[in-house]
Amino acid sequence: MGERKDKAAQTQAALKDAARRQFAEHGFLNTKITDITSAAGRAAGTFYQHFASKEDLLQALLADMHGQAGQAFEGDDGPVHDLTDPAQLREHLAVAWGVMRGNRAVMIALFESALADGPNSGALWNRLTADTSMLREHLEYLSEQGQALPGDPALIAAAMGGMLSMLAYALPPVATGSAGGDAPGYTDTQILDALSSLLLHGLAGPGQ
Amino acid sequence: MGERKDKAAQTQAALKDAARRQFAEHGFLNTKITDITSAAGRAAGTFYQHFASKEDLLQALLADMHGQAGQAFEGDDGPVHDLTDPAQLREHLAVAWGVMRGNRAVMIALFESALADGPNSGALWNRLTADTSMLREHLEYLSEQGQALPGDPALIAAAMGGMLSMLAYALPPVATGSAGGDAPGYTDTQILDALSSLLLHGLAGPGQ
DNA sequence: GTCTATATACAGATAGAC
DNA sequence: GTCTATCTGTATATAGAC
Repeated sequence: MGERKDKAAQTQAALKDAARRQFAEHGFLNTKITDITSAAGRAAGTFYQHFASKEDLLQALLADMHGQAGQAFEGDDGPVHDLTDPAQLREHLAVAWGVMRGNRAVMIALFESALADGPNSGALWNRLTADTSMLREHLEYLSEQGQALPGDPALIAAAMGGMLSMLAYALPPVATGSAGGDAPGYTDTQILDALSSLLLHGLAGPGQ
Repeated sequence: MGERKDKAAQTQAALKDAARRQFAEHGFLNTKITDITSAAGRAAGTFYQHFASKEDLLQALLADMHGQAGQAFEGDDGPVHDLTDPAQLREHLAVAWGVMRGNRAVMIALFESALADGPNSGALWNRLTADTSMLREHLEYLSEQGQALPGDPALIAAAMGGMLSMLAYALPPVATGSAGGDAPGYTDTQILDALSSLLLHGLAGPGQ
């Protein structure tokens, strides 16, 4: 790899890192190109040597995340999971939650970008289904096995994904001190326990 | 009421109507002040005689919605609902869903506005809790009655509200033809059936 | 490849005439 | 009260030097 190319790769990585930090702090729409270049210690014009636009950069971050998420799901047996099994449901939720929370900045950025496409573009629905495709496959498998589900697998997957992602967006990442309001400090364990239980047996509980 | 004041009230109403239409079509952030005034058949400068800013106008729309939502909840017995009862859970979800879908433009606008405050402002969490306060009260009542819930009432209420609102945002209002993607055409009945069932008994179903 | 400087475009908000 | 015209600020993207 030549020196020039190496230098360029370094700059590109610096821009992506800086973008993740800025998105995490200010959000996608509020982040200006110059915020990214400044945080990366580069000049404004350099940005366009690496990305065609802010949206283009976001797609690059998404690709990086997919690579990482693929690893998190390694060892997954495919759609043969039984989500009506407490341990398997919780494990699946834990992995999804981990990916979402570990990439909160990118998730939120994708979400803001979808919103910016307009309420009727379908972009938000596409995001939701893309992020829950694995969930949907598991549910379809259950359905084929004769398990009675609460509704259409794609709808249930979207509903579960919506619950998960809305919480991931709304809950600040850590204890942000006293910044901006009274957001609570639930632990990941509390959240996963609650969601697992709710999605497994609902409000009425297991008995009947 | 004088003529001048009457004329002003008329203009103000026209601006709010136009804003709702524009927000429904293009979203809150994408809508420019001049989009609103044009759609209302008024001049740009007139806007600021009635509202200090776009955010100020949004608050006015929120107030209008609260008035309407109050009527929808009329006859509600307060927090003594038993959400583990199928009919009562479904009824509660139906009212909430109806308000959200009937005011989709304002709901989405509030959501976009909260997002614009930044990911760590807590604005999104405040929105979520404000929109689910009634749900939380019902759950707290259940908890006091000795009903075992899946988790902290505020967290469960937020989770349920997140599921509901994300679907309300993501699903286009009607059949938008072939605009922008493959968004599905679930009916309100399908959605309410699925969510009621999921939240009442979860994925495992009622038996055990 | 990266930099500085700038062209282009547009949104929010105001001033003053009618 | 409403209008037209404009000021101000700011973001994206490009041009040309190093």
